[in-house]
Amino acid sequence: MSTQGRRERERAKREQAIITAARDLALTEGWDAVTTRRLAAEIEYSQPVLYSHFKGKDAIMAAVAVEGFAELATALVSARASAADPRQAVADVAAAYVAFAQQRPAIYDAMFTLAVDLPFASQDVPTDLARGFAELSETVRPVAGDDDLEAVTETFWSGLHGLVTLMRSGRLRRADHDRRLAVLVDRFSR
Amino acid sequence: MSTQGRRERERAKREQAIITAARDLALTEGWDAVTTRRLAAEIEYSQPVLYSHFKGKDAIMAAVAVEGFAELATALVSARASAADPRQAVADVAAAYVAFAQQRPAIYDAMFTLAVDLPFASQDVPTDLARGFAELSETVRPVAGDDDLEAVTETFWSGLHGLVTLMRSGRLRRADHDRRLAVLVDRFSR
DNA sequence: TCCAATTGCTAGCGCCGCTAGATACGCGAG
DNA sequence: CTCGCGTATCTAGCGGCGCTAGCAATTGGA
Repeated sequence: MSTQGRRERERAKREQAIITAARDLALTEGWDAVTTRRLAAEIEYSQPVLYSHFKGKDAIMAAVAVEGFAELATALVSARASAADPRQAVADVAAAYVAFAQQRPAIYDAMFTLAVDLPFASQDVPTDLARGFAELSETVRPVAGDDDLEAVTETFWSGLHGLVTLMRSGRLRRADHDRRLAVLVDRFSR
Repeated sequence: MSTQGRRERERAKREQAIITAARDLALTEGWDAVTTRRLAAEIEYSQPVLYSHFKGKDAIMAAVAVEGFAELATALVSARASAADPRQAVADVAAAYVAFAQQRPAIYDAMFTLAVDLPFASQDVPTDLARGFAELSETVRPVAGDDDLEAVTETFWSGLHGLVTLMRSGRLRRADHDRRLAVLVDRFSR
């Protein structure tokens, strides 16, 4: 049945269209603007079609988040690869992390703030998330000292996450961002 | 006119009742359960009454957050006051901060994650928020070294905030929390 | 050619935050 | 003491949300 194959391909294409539409809409107008009606209009299908692809709106957001994990991991890999030395790697990877969060705030939110029910213990989410975490881990390893590597990595990550979220919600003045980032990098790489 | 005074007192009382109802409901059932209809039922008034006290639901959440700032500041002050030495103070204040966030997650969210439009530049919010920040600052001062005190404080704060939020959204395993907190404290107090 | 299953649609449910317009109440003047 | 007015509060409803039941059209196999 070649027709069935075509059907499945078209279906997959439509599913990607939903994710892309959600992503674009979130990036340009924020997640509040991403409603099922609006998404349906965007892909030129009726609202219930969305529910034949995803369990609900949360699942759509989760799909956007999954794409985000892949992007972030790639950005971190490339940042570490081009760093001159271990200490510089920490600084570069931190900068890449923050840059990602600032350039795609809506996607960062979907990844780490909203969509709590992400399948963290199944399928492909762990793949890219773990890739990103592993990259962070390898970056931190040379400067971790005697401390447990995983704990240091997670704590460093938390520092980055805190800087990003507090700044974006207006709790930290944007102007001093570089100085704070420098402090964090310094405290974790000496 | 004594009657007018009584009226105003009753009005203030009702306003406090709204805030308390919102706070309690958020703590026990989460912010999703805090709807204007539910709040109105709780205080035994009709829905529009809420809007004669607050501009909207966000403003009610902001009021809850303001109370939270006061509580948090008090907790931090008491933690630092009872610490034996500067290094211990850092650990104790950090523990108090995290404990507050874990014991009142909904309020912590209102303070630092939701309700972005808090009047950070007016009235009494800065008072208690600044009190908390100042306490954090004084705690960090003895161990800040040559770095800019404000930057170090903000970065340390970000670390705490990141630990709290990532753990609460399931991104960090709860089991290793103490170890991560120890790493953070250590990196900021040596 | 006809049937059955799949696919997508229209319509609507119960909820949300918020508001317009009507009503009941209480104070001050005559 | 009564009356009129301003205020306080209510009922009812608007538009929009996520989601779903149930119908219509299309399609592939017997």
